[in-house]
Amino acid sequence: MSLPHAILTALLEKPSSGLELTRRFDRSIGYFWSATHQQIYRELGRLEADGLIRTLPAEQPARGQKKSYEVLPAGRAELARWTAASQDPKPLRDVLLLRLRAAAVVGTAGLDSDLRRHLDLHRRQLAEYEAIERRDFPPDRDSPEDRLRHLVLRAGIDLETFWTQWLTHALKEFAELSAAEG
Amino acid sequence: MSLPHAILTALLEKPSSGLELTRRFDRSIGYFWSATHQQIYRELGRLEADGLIRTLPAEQPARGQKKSYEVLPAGRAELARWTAASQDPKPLRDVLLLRLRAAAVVGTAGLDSDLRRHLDLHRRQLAEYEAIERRDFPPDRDSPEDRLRHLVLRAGIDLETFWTQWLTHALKEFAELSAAEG
DNA sequence: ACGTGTTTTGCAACTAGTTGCATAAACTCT
DNA sequence: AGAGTTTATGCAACTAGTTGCAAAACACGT
Repeated sequence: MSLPHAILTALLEKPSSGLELTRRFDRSIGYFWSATHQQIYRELGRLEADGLIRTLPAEQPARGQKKSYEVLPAGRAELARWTAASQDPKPLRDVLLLRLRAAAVVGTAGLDSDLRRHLDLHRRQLAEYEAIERRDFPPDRDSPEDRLRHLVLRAGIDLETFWTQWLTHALKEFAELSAAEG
Repeated sequence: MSLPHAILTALLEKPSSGLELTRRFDRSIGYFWSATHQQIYRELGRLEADGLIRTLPAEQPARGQKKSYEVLPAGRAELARWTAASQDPKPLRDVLLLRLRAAAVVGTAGLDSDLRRHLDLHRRQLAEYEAIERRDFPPDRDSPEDRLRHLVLRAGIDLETFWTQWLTHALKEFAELSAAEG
């Protein structure tokens, strides 16, 4: 149950319409909590029904017509409560690792091209994060908010770094294994 | 759609009953693809209906009575197909990072005790993985299967290492932030 | 004013995972 | 033999995320 809180966070940073939120979920917030526009609209409806957000008064609501939302005090309170509440980390769930484990049983045929593709994707993502870091977090800016956001970005950078290194290592192992077979 | 393939892998490693599978999902396989016993039983039923596995002939099936499964050739073929098929990596989805981002807006009050708790959990998991590595992967053993399985375990170790380091860093930031406030 | 494409919103159906509970057999203790 | 516990299997309802599709408004050229 995190999507509503992701939306509340995004709306507190800046009141937005569904489409604007969707765009922002494709960049910043979506880097660690992705959501489709369908999810977002559905959730906006629920949040409004629950009295946590409201449409900005300026516009009349109609289908196909831009409608912006802002967070109500109850929404901010709920987000603060959720943020502070203890939550267990979710166990890792990764298809690629599963495929490797399966490959130990049924063979590695055809796997390494996809490994290479993943390596490429992770390298791109890493480059994107690093560009954001250079752009948004120059050494001088360090308000508390900036430091927290930088910390989150840092996690993204380190995770992508891990994947690129691990995939590089995996590909090397693959090369050695197939060389050994002949 | 990875649970059936996780089960096929586990059953190829060793034919098992639902409960035995559940136990193994709590250890090895479950470290990167967790599943409850309910999920497993449901999926075993589907796999059998699809002709990918069958109950070992020895035992007659009855509720509350042990029933072991083995993989049929069609199941092995399906697993090989799935392993080789290209799949996109899933975008990261992490509640803790989201909470940190929210904290940048609503404040960090109450968060750091949970950060400490997570750090502890990740340290334990790391220690567990390292113990498995010492036990199951001594330097001499390196059949192709062992090397692949070791690679997977290595990913687990490196990920847990990342989290412990990142959380340690995050806690330091928190300390500095609250010191700055007074 | 009219068709065509784009923006913005949204519903409905589907898939996968989670939670709660049930039922039967087997074992254990008296 | 009977009561209570553990083992093993499983159904049903719920929750969250995904996929497919479409309607209403708007924008633009003709």
